[in-house]
Amino acid sequence: MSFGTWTSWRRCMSSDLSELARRRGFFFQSNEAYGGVAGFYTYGPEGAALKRNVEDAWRDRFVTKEGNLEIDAPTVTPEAVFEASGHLDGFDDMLVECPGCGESHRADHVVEDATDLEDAESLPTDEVEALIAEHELACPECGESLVGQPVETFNLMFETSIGPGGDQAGYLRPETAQGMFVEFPRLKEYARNQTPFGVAQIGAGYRNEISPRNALLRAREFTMAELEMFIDPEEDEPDLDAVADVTLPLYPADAQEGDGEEYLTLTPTEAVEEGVVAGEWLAYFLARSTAWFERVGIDMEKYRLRQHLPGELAHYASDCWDAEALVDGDWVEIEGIAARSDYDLSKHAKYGDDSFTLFKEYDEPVSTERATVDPDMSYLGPEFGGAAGDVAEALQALADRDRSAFDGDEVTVEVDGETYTVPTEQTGFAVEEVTEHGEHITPHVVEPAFGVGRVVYSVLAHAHETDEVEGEERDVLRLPAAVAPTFVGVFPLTDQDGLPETAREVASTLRAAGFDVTYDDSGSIGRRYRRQDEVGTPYCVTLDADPEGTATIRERDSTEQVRVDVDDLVGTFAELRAGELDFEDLVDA
RNA sequence: GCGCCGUUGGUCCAGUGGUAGGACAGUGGCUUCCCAAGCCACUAGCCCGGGUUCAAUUCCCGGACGGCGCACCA
Repeated sequence: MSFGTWTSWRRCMSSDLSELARRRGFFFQSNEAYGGVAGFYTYGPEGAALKRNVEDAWRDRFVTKEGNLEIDAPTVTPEAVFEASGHLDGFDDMLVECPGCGESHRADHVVEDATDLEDAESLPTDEVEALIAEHELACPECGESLVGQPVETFNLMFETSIGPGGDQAGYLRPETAQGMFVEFPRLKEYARNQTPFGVAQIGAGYRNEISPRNALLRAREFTMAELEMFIDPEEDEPDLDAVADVTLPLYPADAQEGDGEEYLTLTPTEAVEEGVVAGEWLAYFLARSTAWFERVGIDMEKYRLRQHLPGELAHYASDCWDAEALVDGDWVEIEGIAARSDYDLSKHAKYGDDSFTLFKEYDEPVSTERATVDPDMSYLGPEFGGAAGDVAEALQALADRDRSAFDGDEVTVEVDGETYTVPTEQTGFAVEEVTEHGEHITPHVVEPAFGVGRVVYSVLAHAHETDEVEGEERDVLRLPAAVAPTFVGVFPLTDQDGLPETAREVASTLRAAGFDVTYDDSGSIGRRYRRQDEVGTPYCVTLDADPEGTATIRERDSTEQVRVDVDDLVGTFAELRAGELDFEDLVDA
């Protein structure tokens, strides 16, 4: 598929979506009465409802329908967790500012580009400063020398202190993922030690962004919806058949490094077979995500799956694809699907106290012979003195390596260049049978991680259109019924003939049936339709006096109307909401 | 963090060294009207701090916030 017409999309993207968002209560800058702080947004009534619907749709798809487990972990997290996860180092950027042109550069990148070093990021700042001086490095922009310029670090995590003493450092989590990794020892018990199992979490994450931009697209506090799928990479396979009908617009790394924009449109199975996507689980979630995005209102013409370039991968990822939406002319990451291998669990196993492995029982116990030694230390001690312990270790190593060395009367081992000879009978050599019933494995993790605010914003941007209806311009949000804040607006045509009372009754009947309903009797009927169009309400129903007992349903996108019995409203809307009935068919009937 | 530009009712804008005006939206009324109709009335605003000045929304400096570019961006 070609995406050659970005510029035309740029043109039709509304530049005043944030104006509509403010005016109609989707989202707006927080704390404006106090001047506001960049990067923080409040969802208004419409936005909070839309966001909740997106989250509910996510939960339905990635938790309920997948049979996964949802948890709710704290946002404040002790420092040790991020030492283990790598965020204390990995989220720490080193910047150096050019004294000539004022440009800021990643100091570690400047050093890496000019030297053989590949991991300057892990060095302390004074060493990076020293390297800049040693190699007399200059600004990549203007050529001015960077020698003597201070290298500043800042960590993108919000720091806080825990408790009255303030002596325990904590951080606001930069991702919800660590909560699921840290609690793995309990979660695996809950999952009865069986893979695959997924743990999901929807919640806020915090990043002290240098430069928050573009409304909800880069905020300092934002909601994430993350799923950690714990799998045994040797055995567990996803149900690719279930997503066989999804086609993936793939933009692999090698295509990005080439000239044009070459997209591959493949099914998940094809993507795996052709080696484009490295792994069935990645392909599975690419497909599940793509179908889900379409359901919540992402325009598939402005959607792609982009593979991370090798240098772009996060510290924990072995492969990663971003789901991207074209918004305001730019591609925005709305989800990252990362293969995190066993990185996180292994790190927590190393730094933490609990067990981050699973015991996998073999189908059949496996018996193996193992050579062991049990040296007679009452012989080795007097004979070899202080070297006796090392000799004993060397004997075990030799037994593992070459048990035939114990065939003769004497065994010879070398320790620190000295040769020691031990009578075989003093080594306690034996070959014994060991039965293994299973093994401890560290599950691998495949992580689909969604930025909820980015999804909400992209859905709004893709839904927003300016229409012309009978010569009048009309702002409309073509939100899918699945996420629209309000499902139906109920209006009396006039405020006479008892119509307001009837309409209020209809509204409360619909509410009782579980619909999100807005009642409105103010202004002209057209004005009320436009209000609902602007907040994306898919249906309106108008009560009039004639003929009695009927109402008119009006559909947002076509503005077509159809008359139904008042008594049928609940049933009709239920079918429309469930997708069992198309409005067009209702009109034709 | 740097550079450029900006900040005036809820929203979008005009304007001024003597504290402001429009449009749209909103509310009430008339109209009883199926796609932002009309009429009347009402509500509601100069981002913050400092400086210059008799007087600052206006000029100057700084800050905050926003937009764009650079840089950064699991």
